[in-house]
Amino acid sequence: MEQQLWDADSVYVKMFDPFEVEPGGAGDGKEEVADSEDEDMAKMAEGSGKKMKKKGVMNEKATVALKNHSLAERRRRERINGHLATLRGLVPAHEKMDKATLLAEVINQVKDLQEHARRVSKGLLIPTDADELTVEPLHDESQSGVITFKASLCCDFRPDLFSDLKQAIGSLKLKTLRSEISTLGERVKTLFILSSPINVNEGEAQKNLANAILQALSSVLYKPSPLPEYSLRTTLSQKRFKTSFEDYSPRSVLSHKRFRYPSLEASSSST
DNA sequence: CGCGCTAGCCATCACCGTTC
DNA sequence: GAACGGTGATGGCTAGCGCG
Repeated sequence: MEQQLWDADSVYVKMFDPFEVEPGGAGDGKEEVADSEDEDMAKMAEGSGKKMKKKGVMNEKATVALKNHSLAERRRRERINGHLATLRGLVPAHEKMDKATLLAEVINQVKDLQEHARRVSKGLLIPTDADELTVEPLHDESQSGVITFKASLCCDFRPDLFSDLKQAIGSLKLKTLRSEISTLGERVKTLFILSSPINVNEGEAQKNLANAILQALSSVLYKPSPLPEYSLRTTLSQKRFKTSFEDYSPRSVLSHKRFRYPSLEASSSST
């Protein structure tokens, strides 16, 4: 195969098929017809070609190299196209979508899925990596005169966790309206909706109750497990925890309390 | 450290199908 | 049939690696 064309600099060059018995012309397409066809062929595959000894051998080696290169490039294209075909199968419709449009479509869909996942996970009770204890008042208009709290606790699982929680909640003399538990690996997150059975004024009483809940649940959170393997994990998780009481009342300034608790050693010695 | 080899990326070209 | 866009093939280049 031999073709004639004009390159970018309007210099007449030849294109040739390297696999033909009689190759000819420049390989890089940027210079005029080479003086020696064999020499140029070898240069194409061997770079500078300074150490050419036997032109015939080099010619053969160059041909083999070119073949290998062509095969490798073909395999590369097949890999790329294979993955693109897989992507095409994941994108609804559009069989005739070109590569660029396909990639753009995939990007859009991945973004949509990420946003969707974010929205969905927002409403779920999913344990996080950090120990967390939150108490916040709920303002239910249908239950006037009753103070309601939402308390959530996130920590490592341990065998006596739920009995401790039951005991702690029970000690508060509050009514449990709802409770949810979710686990993820060895992490546990619990959610309690608690209400005070007695009719008290909001304000100071509300803060006192919230503090009582916070204290009760934190005693559960920082209680060391009698089992060594769970105790070790509890010790490690001490490094990352967050406790807070949040008052979302529109009437009051946000009261956000976040404090560190005594070390495990201190709490162990006190119990 | 220089050299040779290999794999992979990239630019360019040719070919093919579609559109007007 | 010319223009255009998409795609495969090809050659150049280079980073990385092993070897003497």
